[in-house]
Amino acid sequence: MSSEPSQPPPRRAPQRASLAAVSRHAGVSIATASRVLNGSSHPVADATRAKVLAAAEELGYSPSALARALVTRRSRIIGVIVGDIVDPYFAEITRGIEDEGAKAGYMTIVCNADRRTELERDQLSLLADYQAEGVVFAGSGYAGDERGDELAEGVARARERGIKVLSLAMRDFECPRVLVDNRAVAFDITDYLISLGHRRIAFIRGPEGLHTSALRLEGFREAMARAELHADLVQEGDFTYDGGHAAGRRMLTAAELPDAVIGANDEAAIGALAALRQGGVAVPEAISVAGMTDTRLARFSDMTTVNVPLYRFGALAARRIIDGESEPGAAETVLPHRLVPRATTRRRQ
Amino acid sequence: MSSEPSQPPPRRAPQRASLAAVSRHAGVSIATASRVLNGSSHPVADATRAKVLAAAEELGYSPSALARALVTRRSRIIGVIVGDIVDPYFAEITRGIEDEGAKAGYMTIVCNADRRTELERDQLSLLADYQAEGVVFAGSGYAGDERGDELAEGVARARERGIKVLSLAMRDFECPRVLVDNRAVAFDITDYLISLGHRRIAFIRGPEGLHTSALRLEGFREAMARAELHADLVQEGDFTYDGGHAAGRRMLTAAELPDAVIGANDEAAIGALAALRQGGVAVPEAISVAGMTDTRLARFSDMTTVNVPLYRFGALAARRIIDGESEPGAAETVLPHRLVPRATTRRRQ
DNA sequence: TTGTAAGCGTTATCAG
DNA sequence: CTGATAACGCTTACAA
Repeated sequence: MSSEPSQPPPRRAPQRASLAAVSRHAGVSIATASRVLNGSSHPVADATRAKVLAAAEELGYSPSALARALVTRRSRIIGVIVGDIVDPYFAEITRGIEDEGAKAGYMTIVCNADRRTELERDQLSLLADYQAEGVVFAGSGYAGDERGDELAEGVARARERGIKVLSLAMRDFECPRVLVDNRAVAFDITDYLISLGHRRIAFIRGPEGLHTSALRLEGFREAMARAELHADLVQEGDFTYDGGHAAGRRMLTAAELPDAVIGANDEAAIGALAALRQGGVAVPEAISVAGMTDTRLARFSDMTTVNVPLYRFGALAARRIIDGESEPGAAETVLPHRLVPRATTRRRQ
Repeated sequence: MSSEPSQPPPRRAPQRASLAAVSRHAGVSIATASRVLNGSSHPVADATRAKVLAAAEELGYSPSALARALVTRRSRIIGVIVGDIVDPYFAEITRGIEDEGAKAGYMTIVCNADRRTELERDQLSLLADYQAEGVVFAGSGYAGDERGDELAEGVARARERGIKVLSLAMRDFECPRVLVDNRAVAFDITDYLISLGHRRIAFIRGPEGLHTSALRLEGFREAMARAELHADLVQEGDFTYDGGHAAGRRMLTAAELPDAVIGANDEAAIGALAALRQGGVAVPEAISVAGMTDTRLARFSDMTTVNVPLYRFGALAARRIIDGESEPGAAETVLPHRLVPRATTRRRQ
């Protein structure tokens, strides 16, 4: 033993056991090992099968998803591009995608685009590099977006490469969609408040340019118009708590409080709700407040809102990708929304 | 043109341009093309370089991350295993990981484990199959977990394969950690309430068995003991709004209300807060309420809490993985927490 | 400075 | 039923 080198060999990390290792260990060809280890329908003798299984077990073999994806051209990866994963709106959607994906052995890559179109484009091409089988755009697009063309181009290329692209809101590029009728969402909550006897209804809008903002504002206006009410109490907003809070404070300083306030999303509505209450205004006694989307925030605040099935958005999108549906089919799926009356609204005395 | 076949050829999708295609197009070898297209330091003539670049541009070439990962053994993938991405606790952490990762060109794969150890194990091996460079366990582990050994084994194997494993809370397997001193977190908020003159302080605990729950409960007890107060008002809880709400309701039916209530996390505290207010108890006038973690929920409720730097947890963990630090170094990083007094607590009259 | 060729770990085709 | 072997798209010694 004195002939052994004094330096232990710089042994590399044990690496993962490869298919080659398993086949060697089992005394069969690599092809045979592959056949038993990936539920191939190709016939294999029971005895051989057993040997391979035993070898795989012993070596702790687990196939390389990377290598497999490379050759099969199926990565089992779904990409989702969100504005901000911390926003419960996107988190709910993501959860839907992940759950549905996981059932089918898919991994979900989440990309934050910070609500910026150019980042969405970057994320999309990154996902394409990883050969994602599908990419879900969770957020809405902007009207007259300068970067819109670039994105549309990227989407077109991705699709050419066989990547399924879906969106969960209005988008300026061609692709199947899963969404709600946002105009109807806003119409319904507005109509509900009107039915409660409110006349002067304020609306805190979403970010400038966002399609969803525009649609919801339209829905509000339509409902008001139909009741022959003025839809002139429209406040700036940006879907954030702070934006809603600021809007609420502006209302406090106005000559006259509105009868009711609608936020273009829950977060803005909750911000306004907080501002009003902090300003000494009783909700719902003096003024009603309602939001849209029905995130957990709304529930926690016991706030009236409209339920939008975000989780189902995600789950459905994932399913479409996994099933590999033909692109043109079912271009647009409109899911039902639902009014959720809670404690921040009441009939006007 | 009548000689054209009536059936258009079933042309396959255009596929992505490969390096081979680029090299062919540029009239150079694959190796040369590779060298210019991945910032290799290997010298290449400027003229050649230009040709390759032009070809790549023209063909819209983008390297296959899969193929590259396979050969370099660097996937540029970070995995994060969370209990539930909808929980803002995990969402914040995930955002930190993603932002830091994206800066370095990394993708983040998010896995929901539904807070169950066996799922964590499954997710871990899936991530290993994708050759994730690192895996972050965002949540805490359970004391006396039956599946604990299995997980520990999986972690050990993953590490053998060169995967960096980190955790952001107490865990029963060996790995570097980034966390706060949860005992101190609970101690500090309790101490603060005591300093405000509260004596009968209730504590809504976290889920049974979770290390974080235990540590926070200990911190509460220590602070109470040090002030020679009874720490006997401990309510069941599970880190959820509903759990906190139920605890709040139980307090309402008790003979005497406590002076203050501490939730083992923000969500539970907010649930209790809601229950108390719904029960007609004025907060903070009649009773103080505080939480821990400082998620956005706490801010929206203007609730006193303790800030835990979740985003930094994620960012730091990601950085460690990207930098590929040697495993044993910096076994545990304890980040500072910070008391955040807000509107749900006040000095006892 | 450029090219050849050997992998990385699979799957899949085609003979035996 | 089993086994070579050619891809998949890329990096990287090693040669020239």
